[in-house]
Amino acid sequence: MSVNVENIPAAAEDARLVQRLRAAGLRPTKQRLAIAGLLLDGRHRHVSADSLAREIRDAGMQMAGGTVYNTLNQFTDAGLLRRVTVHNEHSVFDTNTSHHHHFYDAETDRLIDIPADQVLLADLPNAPKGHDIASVDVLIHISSKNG
Amino acid sequence: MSVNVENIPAAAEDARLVQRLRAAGLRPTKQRLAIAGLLLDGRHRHVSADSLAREIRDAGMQMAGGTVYNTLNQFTDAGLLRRVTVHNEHSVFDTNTSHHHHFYDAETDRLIDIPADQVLLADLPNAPKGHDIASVDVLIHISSKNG
DNA sequence: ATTTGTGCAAATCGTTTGCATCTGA
DNA sequence: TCAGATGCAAACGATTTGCACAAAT
Repeated sequence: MSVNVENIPAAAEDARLVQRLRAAGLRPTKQRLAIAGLLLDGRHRHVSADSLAREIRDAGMQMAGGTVYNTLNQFTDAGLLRRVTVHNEHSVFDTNTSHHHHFYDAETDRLIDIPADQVLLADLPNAPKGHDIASVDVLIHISSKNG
Repeated sequence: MSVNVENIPAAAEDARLVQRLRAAGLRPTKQRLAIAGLLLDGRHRHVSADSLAREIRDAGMQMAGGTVYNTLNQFTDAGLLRRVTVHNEHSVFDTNTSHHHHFYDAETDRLIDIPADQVLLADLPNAPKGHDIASVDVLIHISSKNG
């Protein structure tokens, strides 16, 4: 009996990612697949260019720093990731691209997702003349209780 | 009749600023007074280190770039200014230190204050275990209607 | 006189870019 | 083949820092 490639989870996952990248208009190159494998597995996570580069190295792969940045930007432009503005230190990318908000703990530089329906904006001001509201970001800063 | 220094507006303003800085625990040096004169006049404005440096030069004064940064940070630590996180390009400082939110127009990199009472957060999630909500920032991105 | 701040330049940090080389279609 | 990617290093822009000098108390 021959082995069907489709039955090998890793290969199946790979094929899925190839399609996902193609659908996003991105050529499925080795390094894009590597990053997609780490980030686009359905889990919701937050990464920085730096933390991702570390993760890639820890996985035994190697990639130029610039490529990590470029790939994150391409994924973001393609809508596969969302850039979250938290502070000015470094960019944070969110694998959860749906509408939601965040808790931010400055002590640990950690972000926690808040489903959009848990934050009810009862009253919003009108956008200034000639402008529309494009998006609303709510960032809730938290600190440990005996802070 | 002798001239009373207190009657000269500029001098009176200067005296007020000297006290303001002292109260904040900052020595009233020439350059801190210069920046305080520009920023702490009661008007609500948003400046970046760069725009402030330009403003200082345009006023005929001169100041080392590092001093502008250091002073903005000192003022912020002292509570005279508030740092607003809008994006990762550069820091924005707000002379309005009271609780409020912002519109942000990426096209012009302009911030507009929204009084706190115009944004009603009807429902907020509880902070994660062991944590308290420190502050809530609402940033509303706007774009021109014929975007 | 002492402490604190400033000026300036160099250093740092995150990120982007240019260009020769390589790779996927 | 050939457009499009990668690797690397240099370039960059914002911000911080180290140290000799100057000003505030």
